[in-house]
Amino acid sequence: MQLHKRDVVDKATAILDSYGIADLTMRRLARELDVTPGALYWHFANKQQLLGAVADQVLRPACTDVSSTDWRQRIRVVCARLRDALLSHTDGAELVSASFAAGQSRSVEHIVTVLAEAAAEAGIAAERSGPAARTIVYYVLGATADEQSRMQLDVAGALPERQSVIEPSADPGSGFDFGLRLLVDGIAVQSAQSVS
Amino acid sequence: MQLHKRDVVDKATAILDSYGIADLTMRRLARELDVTPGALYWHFANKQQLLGAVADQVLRPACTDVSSTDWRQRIRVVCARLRDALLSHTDGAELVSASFAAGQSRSVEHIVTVLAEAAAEAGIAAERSGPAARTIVYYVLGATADEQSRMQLDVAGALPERQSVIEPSADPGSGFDFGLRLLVDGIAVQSAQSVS
DNA sequence: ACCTGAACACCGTTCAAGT
DNA sequence: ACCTGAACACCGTTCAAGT
Repeated sequence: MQLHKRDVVDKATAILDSYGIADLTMRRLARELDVTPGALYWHFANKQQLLGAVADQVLRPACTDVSSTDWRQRIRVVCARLRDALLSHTDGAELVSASFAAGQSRSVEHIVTVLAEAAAEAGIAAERSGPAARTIVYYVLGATADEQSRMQLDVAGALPERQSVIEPSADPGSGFDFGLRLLVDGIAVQSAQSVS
Repeated sequence: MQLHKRDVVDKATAILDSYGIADLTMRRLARELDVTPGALYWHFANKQQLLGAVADQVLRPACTDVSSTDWRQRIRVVCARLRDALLSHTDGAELVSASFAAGQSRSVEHIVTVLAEAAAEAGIAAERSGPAARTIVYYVLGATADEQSRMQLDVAGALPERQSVIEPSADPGSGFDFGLRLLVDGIAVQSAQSVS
């Protein structure tokens, strides 16, 4: 039967989840789809574009409409969803960061737009809402990539003995929320200044 | 004559500056040093460790002592220096991001420490000063990597025609300062709350 | 239109053996 | 101690040729 883009992206996501981004190669993907590597290049211009499609698949659950009247809450919900989506796949944060940097993920761009609208509604000047939105995304991607790589080293048993009883070693989710609060508060301050 | 770590790191930096991170391979580095690839593995455990050493070299100018009594100013100076150091080398931000993620750069860790001290002095609770510092670093690395990749696409002539006269297309430095201001203001708000 | 075969030009890493 | 030679097990991408 014919090879479709969806099959390719699905299989790529499966390899990602089971073996991580280092094993997500064009050759391996082709092998598991029982085609020749060259076949993939009929459907995708290059590896970056294919990874972009995988990133968009990963981010699908983070792209559902957010209906909250409060801009602070809207930022928090979108970022929590984004983080959840990234943590749901092995090396998810790394994959999406790379695709975002390469400009190959339409979904991240969508999320940036949503955040920019929230920033605008908060009172950030129009020409600053984009930078504010990107600042948030840099943070979420950086923090989540860091958290995820530590998690994965941890289950691999490569991290120094954590005293799991004595020192509960700070729930990473609360560290994430704190960093995000910094940004939300900063946006509130900037808006207050441009109003006055 | 003998091969020393310094020679290796210097040549690696030269390749980085001239051809970018994609061409900074162990084999090419060895070739330009007139040695066999295997020779590099006598001096470095693996490629990640070597890249970490290059990252530390890149960050040297950003690690000089900052003597400013004001914590806001100290954060601004350190981040400006960090950004300058990254922009001074082709793909500098990408290199340092990767080394930071892999935990292979002592210099970034040092910068995180300096930022954490500034946050503590601002009045952030001790257990939050680390997360606050890392939030800043995620931002600087993300924003600078983005800026740098756009710059490099630009000189390569791959970007859509910028109307260089009509729309001066927002000085990237000011976008950077704005994002940083968000974080500094957020830190000020958090400290004010923990005092009250 | 869609895919194979086969090649091109590479990678990082290891390790016995040499000096 | 420091490095070579040679191998192992791979990469991404292209493209004439087949169906």
